[in-house]
Amino acid sequence: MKRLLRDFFAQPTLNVAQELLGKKLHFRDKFGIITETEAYIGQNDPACHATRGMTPRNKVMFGPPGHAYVYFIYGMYFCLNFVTESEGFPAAVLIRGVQTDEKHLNGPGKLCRDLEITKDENSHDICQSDYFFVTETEIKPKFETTPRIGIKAGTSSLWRFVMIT
DNA sequence: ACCCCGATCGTA
DNA sequence: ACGATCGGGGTT
Repeated sequence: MKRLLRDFFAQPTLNVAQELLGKKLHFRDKFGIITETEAYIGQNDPACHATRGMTPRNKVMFGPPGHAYVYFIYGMYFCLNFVTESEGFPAAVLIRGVQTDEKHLNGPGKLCRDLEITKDENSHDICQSDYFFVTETEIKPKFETTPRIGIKAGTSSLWRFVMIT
């Protein structure tokens, strides 16, 4: 199993978001195929947590690529992102869907709940970890793009990537 | 210290 | 389509 290295995540965020589709996410003893992603890109993106500059919560987005950005939302869910681009440029890809052997975890909160990913993993380096990483597969997915889900500061950019089965 | 709202989910 | 849910980030 070939793992995704730092240079994969150092690409432009839209490339990373697209290319993560069909890759295999591993967390401890669990794993699944990534089926849905969204891009959040820099300070000019009004929906990006970092649009108003660095805060204690979003500082991981400003750090080096290939780290997990996990945040708490709606008083009860976690969301998993992977930091992209180069250090100092705040951007990340939100993981919105994962297909496990048993079920399709469609939704960022659901997949974190099921895989038991919590804020403890925030800032974790997924390029230097023995229990949290992403690997290549043989899958060459077809996909479609849509506007991002659930954001108020609505851009019409097609920054959501969904694998077509 | 505190207020307010969210990159959601499940049910209708 | 909508209400439940509530911690904590961001600002005072």
